[in-house]
Amino acid sequence: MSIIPHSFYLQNTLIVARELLGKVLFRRIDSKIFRGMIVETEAYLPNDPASHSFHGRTKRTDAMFGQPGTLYIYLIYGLYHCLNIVTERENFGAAVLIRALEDLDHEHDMSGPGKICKVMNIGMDCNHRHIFSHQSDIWIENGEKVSVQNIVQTTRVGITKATEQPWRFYIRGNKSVSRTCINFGARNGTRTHTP
DNA sequence: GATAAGATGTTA
DNA sequence: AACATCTTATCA
Repeated sequence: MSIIPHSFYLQNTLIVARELLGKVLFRRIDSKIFRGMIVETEAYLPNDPASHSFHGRTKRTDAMFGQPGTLYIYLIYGLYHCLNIVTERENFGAAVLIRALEDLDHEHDMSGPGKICKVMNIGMDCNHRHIFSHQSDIWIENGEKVSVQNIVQTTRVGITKATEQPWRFYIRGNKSVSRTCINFGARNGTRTHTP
């Protein structure tokens, strides 16, 4: 496997969100290495009321305006952390939220953004760090190519502001896609009930 | 299986 | 007061 180059994250945010599916997030903690295949993502853009960057660069969202490949970490509901990767050009204010991983070692449940950060011990100390260096203790490598017919594109999760956009991507049928997806759209892309 | 409530800290 | 969530409890 090879590490994803810096230039990958310079692309359009929706392209990055879609193409991150199937790639593998690595995290080293002491001598232990976690490996999780990305199975669900969401895109956040600067002119989107649901995006943290909507109100401009603040102390909280500073990392979201960093160079592409920067990590943006935030605390959600006072309890969990969420991991984002900055996209497009520096100072733009876009990012991809990593929503779910399939643990390639089958030891942990990372079927949700809060669960990923809990299992992989990703906290505010990772904010502003970069995802494109192999020397780091967090990086992404190429994984399996996901064919177009196995990618579902639909609305995001937990958004209460604005008109919601179909900016969530996940791998059809994957068992590690977050539970919220099951409740509002099903893992296979067909609704199980009306919300 | 589904649905509701509660936990918790920062600032949307 | 709201929030890019998760776990537990209580139905069925």
